Amino acid sequence: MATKDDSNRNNKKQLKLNSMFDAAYELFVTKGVNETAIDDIVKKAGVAKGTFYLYFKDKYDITDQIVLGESTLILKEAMHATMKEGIDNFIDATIFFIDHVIEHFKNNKKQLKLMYKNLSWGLYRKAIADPNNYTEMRELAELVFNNIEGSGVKREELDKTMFMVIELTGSVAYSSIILEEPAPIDEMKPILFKTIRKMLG
Amino acid sequence: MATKDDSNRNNKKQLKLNSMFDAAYELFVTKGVNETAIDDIVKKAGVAKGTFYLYFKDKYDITDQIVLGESTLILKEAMHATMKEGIDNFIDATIFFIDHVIEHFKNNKKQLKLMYKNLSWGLYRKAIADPNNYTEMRELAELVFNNIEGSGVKREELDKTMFMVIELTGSVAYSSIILEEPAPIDEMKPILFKTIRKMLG
Amino acid sequence: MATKDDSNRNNKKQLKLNSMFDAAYELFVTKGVNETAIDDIVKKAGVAKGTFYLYFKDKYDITDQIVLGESTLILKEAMHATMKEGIDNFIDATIFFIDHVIEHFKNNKKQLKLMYKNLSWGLYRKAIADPNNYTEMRELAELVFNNIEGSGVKREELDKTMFMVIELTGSVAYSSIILEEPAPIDEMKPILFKTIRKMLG
Amino acid sequence: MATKDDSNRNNKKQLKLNSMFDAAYELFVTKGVNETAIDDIVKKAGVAKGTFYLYFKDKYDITDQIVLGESTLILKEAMHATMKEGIDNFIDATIFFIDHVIEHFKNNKKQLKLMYKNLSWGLYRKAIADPNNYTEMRELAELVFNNIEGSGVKREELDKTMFMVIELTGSVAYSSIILEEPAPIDEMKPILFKTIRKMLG
DNA sequence: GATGAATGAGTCTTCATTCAT
DNA sequence: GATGAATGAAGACTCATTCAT
Repeated sequence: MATKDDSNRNNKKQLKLNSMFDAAYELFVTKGVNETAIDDIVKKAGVAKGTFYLYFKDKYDITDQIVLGESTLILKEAMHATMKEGIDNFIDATIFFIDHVIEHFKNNKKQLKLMYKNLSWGLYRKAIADPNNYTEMRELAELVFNNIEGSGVKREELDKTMFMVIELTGSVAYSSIILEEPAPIDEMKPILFKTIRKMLG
Repeated sequence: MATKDDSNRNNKKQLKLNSMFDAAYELFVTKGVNETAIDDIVKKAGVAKGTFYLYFKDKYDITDQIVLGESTLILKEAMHATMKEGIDNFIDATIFFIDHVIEHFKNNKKQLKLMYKNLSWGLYRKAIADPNNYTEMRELAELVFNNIEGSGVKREELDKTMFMVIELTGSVAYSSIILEEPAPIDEMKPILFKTIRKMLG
Repeated sequence: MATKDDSNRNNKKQLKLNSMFDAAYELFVTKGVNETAIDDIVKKAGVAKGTFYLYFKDKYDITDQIVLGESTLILKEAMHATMKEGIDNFIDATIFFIDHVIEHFKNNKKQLKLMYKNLSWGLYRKAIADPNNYTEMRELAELVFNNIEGSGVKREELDKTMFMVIELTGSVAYSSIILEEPAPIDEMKPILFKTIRKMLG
Repeated sequence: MATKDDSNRNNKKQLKLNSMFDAAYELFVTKGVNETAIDDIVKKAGVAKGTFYLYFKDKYDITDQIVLGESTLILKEAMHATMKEGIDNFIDATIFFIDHVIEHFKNNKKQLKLMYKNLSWGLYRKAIADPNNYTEMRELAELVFNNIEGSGVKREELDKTMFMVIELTGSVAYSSIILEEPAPIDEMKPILFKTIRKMLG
């Protein structure tokens, strides 16, 4: 049985962990990952340096965890919104989903920067490999996008096409939101969506 | 009038410069930019450390120059090849051009890595701003791609669409050549090209 | 009277202690003392870090205890073997004894390394100071080597000479077994024994 | 041609180097190698930390150089003294030589500690491998000890026996000078020398 | 007795940049 | 212009030890 002592201790533990996550996130987003020293993180979090190494292998460990966690949140949120919308067409649902994510990043430019520079497919592959994790996400994805019929793309090409859709969206979102290049995101969106429709149509 | 001494001096200067460029390129490509110290560069180039700072502001200065120079070379080459092909249809020409670049990087994976991580639109913007520079490139581009009629995209949307084509190509090339994700480049190419045709059609 | 609870507790205590000894010995022998952190020991032993400090002052405390314990075992064993041999000549007995120890270390190179680097006369002095301890060993030594007549060395010089014999044996064994320097132990042995005979003769 | 500038610079370089050697030696001898941080060395030497790494790979690099350098000095000195003595008998010369070294260490206990803990045959092997180095030493050794006839040891066993003599001397010197164990060096010497005579006789 | 989270001083190492020559 | 010795701030990481529970 878990005693009151144990739970107290675990609470404290979680508190420390959270304060490190928060501090790191804040710093990564404002100064960038490379410009953030572990010293900065622990000072901001109010813990000792050793504590950091108690929980993380190095800076890239905490970076990965943060990026993965945040991106999961964003994706889940977008899926929930898409589901709630009750769109029964695959392409429309995809566009709605993408729009939702883009809108999120329009309001979180710094976060976008962090995600874009530090999120890799490899990271996702590793995360998904753990079956305990990500069951909810997989279930969600199935619910939202299972209606494959809506796409004109052949089944065997759909995965690769979806990969391209995602990569394209990422590139365009990053470039237009962060650099306003070649145009601000709101000018890019219609063309992006038109393109995506063509890709999936 | 330039004296013989002057030209000797200039030759020597150019020699030093070149040896630094060569050394840096070699190191960047093998070890990566971040893992290369300026010390490594000057040692390999056979010049003194101070000499580096005579010619470059810092490591990112020389990185930019190298990346820009190499990418210009690659693009020019691809344009020449496309021109020589004498394709009179815009989409076909674009596809041929892209294929040429992809093939180049298939044989130069390490270079692709370097370019992808260090080439930014900002860099190009700065470079193109100098009118002396890049006249040849602009002329080439005009010769190769001036036949806009071939595209079904509206004139006012063409720039943005081309931007997307380039971004998509970059993403897919990098991912499939370097990481073989989601599939090796040769499996991705047909779908990529089909997609580009849709985008421009 | 010792209750059953007491003995249970003592058993548990002894178990923890043993697992720490075993873990430390294993690690010292494979990685070396300096390269072994207390963290390694407790993890391997399956006890908490605090527990270590309940039983040992620091790493050198457990090192000393291990080294002393192991060396005592080895010496006792060699004495028993020598006794069993029933050699009635002091020099022959000594040589037999030394040979036994050398053979042991030939088969336990890593242990030899640990012992040689961490066994000091000071350690022995401290241990022997406790009269409770080492009575068995003293008795054994007397039984085995009491027949002093066999040596040509003057009584008052014998202790010092024996000290030299031991030091020489240690040096030579370590060097020739671990480093094969200046020659492998089997080449060194005849000369070592001839030398020892000269020293004691 | 070396300019005045060059030599000035080299002088300064040598000055820094020497101050590091001196500082390190002083600290190693007083606090021990393990207890000396590189920080201590550079602070004492009055140079920047980077300067240390300009000249040495790590602490063990400078340790090796110091130990090797000092030991070479001591040996050369002892050889010169032995030569000057004009002893024509191998054993007598050896004893004289060893006595000289022991006397040196009697007056430099801390140095003995440093040497004993950090001098290894491996170190010597590496140093002697460089032919430029150590020619003087080899020549000296030949001059001093070439008269092999004085020894009763068979030629093929002499090397190994000399190795033992050296190891024994080292062990006894260290133990009796530093720990006065089993007796002070002056009590040990006659017996040590008698033993060495037996070994070589 | 036992635990293990937390500590933070200590240590090594790198490297961009300067500047006297 | 060229050199390269010197710098020292900056950063990563370790680990013996403590102590509240």
